[in-house]
Amino acid sequence: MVKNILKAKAKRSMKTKSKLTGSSMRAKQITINDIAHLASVSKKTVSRVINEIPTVNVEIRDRVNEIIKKTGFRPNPQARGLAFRKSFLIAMIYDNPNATFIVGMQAGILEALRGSGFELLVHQCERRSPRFVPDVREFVERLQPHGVILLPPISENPVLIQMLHEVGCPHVSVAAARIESAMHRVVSSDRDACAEVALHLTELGHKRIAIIAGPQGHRSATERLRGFTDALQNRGLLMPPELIAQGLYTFESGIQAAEKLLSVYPPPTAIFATNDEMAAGVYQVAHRLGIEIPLQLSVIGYDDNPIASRLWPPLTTIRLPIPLMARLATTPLISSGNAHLQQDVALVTPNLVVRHSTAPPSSKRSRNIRA
Amino acid sequence: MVKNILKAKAKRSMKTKSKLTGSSMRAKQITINDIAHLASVSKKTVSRVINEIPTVNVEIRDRVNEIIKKTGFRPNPQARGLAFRKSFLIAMIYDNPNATFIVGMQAGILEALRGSGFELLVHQCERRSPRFVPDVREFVERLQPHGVILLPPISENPVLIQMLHEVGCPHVSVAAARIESAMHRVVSSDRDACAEVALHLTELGHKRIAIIAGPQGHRSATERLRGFTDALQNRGLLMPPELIAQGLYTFESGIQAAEKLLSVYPPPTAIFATNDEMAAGVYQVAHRLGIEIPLQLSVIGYDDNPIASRLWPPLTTIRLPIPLMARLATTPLISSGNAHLQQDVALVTPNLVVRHSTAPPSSKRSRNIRA
DNA sequence: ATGCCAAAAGACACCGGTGTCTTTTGGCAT
DNA sequence: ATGCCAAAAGACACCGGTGTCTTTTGGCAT
Repeated sequence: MVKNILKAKAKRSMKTKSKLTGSSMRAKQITINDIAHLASVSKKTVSRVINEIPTVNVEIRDRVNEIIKKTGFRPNPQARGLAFRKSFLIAMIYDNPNATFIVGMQAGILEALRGSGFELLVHQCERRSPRFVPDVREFVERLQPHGVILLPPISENPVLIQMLHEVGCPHVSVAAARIESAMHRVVSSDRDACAEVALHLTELGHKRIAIIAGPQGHRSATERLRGFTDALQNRGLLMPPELIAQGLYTFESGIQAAEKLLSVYPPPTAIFATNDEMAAGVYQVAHRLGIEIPLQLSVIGYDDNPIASRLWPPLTTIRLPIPLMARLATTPLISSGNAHLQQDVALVTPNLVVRHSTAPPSSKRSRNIRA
Repeated sequence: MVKNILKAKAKRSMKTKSKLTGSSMRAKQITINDIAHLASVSKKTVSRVINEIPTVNVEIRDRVNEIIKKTGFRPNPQARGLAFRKSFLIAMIYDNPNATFIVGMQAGILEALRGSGFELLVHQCERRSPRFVPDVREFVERLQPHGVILLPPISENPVLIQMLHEVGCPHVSVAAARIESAMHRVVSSDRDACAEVALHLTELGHKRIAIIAGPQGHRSATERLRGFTDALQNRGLLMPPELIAQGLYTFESGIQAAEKLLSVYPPPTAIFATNDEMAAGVYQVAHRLGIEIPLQLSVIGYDDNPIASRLWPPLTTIRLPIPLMARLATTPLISSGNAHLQQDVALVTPNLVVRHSTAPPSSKRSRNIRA
């Protein structure tokens, strides 16, 4: 009798197949009821086996497990989600041009999710669009993910975070600063990292140091600028305003900023570009002007984008511990119980990666630069 | 009476909230039954309104829609999926170090998915792992996505594709060649693009041209090598074996290949690196050896990775129409009806982007290189 | 043999939607 | 007034799981 059920199912499946394009048709799904019939137990007992509830007779457990394995049964995720009132979905929401960062975070989140039963949904948005927050809201309400991870810079947006609170969606902000309103945060101490940059340059003997800051409104931009200038000040170096250029974290803005900075007199002997894209812009301008890095100009970037090590000379930069950040961002969202409801902050330290774009300032450089 | 139901619900919601951490608790979900009560119609009628079934009285339709809007009701995706026997999930599966390509495809797929009701799941895998295919199988069986998009090089794996057929999962292969076994394919004519590269170099007057090929087993590698050598042959140029180097699409392998190629005598006047990472390796070696690009050596890459335009001089390369490829990959999976069951092939043409890394060969270069 | 009780298993309702079949509604010809 | 019929709406089962409460099982003390 049990066998007949399976046969009937197989037949139906065949019929469906032949009606359509054959091999490409999805086979009839095996359900918990089929397993229950085959094992001659109730579906509830199968459910217990699936969820590893201990109050199941070992013999029955083994029998059910064997049938599950033999039939290749997988619980339907929709049904499971519906019954559990839980979506088993984590979403990563971003609006960020830095592909390396996105893919790195994505890989790390997937790694942290492995075996947890959760899956990763991605959602790209446009923070400059007037429909930015409503669009994300629509996404969150429609998908009802179990939690969302916000990448910078949208992770800093108070309106977005407020909306997530309103719709009751757990979230974690990955940012360069403690975003107070966010439920959970992973914060990288960009400020400390930039102090390290200042230290490195002053120890090499640089006195006239320029910085290309990030776009206004980005917390990472203010943190990096602040960390750098404060550290210089602690060492008795004041940053003259003409050596502070405004950038947009883009290659082109790096070029413009570099052109501006290298035309002041006396020119800086070192430039700290607050991301690698802008540092690449500095390289470009230096090449055009015939300025040799690091002999005539030291350059430091931020991110350890692949570009950094491809440039010539390889760029000294700051590396974010992306896999760690990804793990820290994921954990509070999938931790069991109500632990995930407690606010938490995880701090993470970026590291200086010294390559070949920095050297002591050379006395001959002011001559050469005029050429 | 209708109002009482709502009030009761609100009360229950409040109670739940106060028991837990308050604001961070997810609010009680509004369901189709609530809407039905409020509108004094059956849930089936609400269902009809949601799904825009035309056989609904306009007055009722408007009334229901207004209540939906006012309450902010969203159909539960799990319930919807369960009832429709459809997951509304598309998965992008990849194992690829090229972050730009991944994020680009991802953005394009998300764009194509916008408004369709489908969402994007991402899954990274390791094609070298012995558990590669079983792992993907587990993923596909567990999530039961409506379709999957395979990025190269796993898009070429016949065992993987066979498995997807077995479990009945619709899929599209994005690759540099027509993968016969795949259900749908988006193929870029890398061969033609590389012929264009050959044309460009020969027209500049190069006769001694080297190539750094991609890793064995990658279809893109064989296609690019073939397209290039065939085109040279058509112009009467035979590629001597010592000018064909084996690379792995990595920066380091580009360095090694360049070292080898630049040590043969007479050295090549141009190197076609079959991706930008390897081209960056060529730049690195050229810098170390004091070889000037493009005066003494022309270099061409492939991908139009951001690196290409950041290098100095900016690298001439091939650009894949990634947004188009993403759209073409997405459409067959979400098209309605059984249209998506018909195999299809979409062809796409990459373009040569000429920048500043190529120039006519210079007679003085063989002198300089010996230095 | 009987009663008691904890462990194991099952019955049944439910999660929140859709499909299918039936019933209601109301305009029109007779 | 009555019958007919298409359009509109509803009843009910179902998708495939889990939660809760009840029933069954079987070992042990009496």
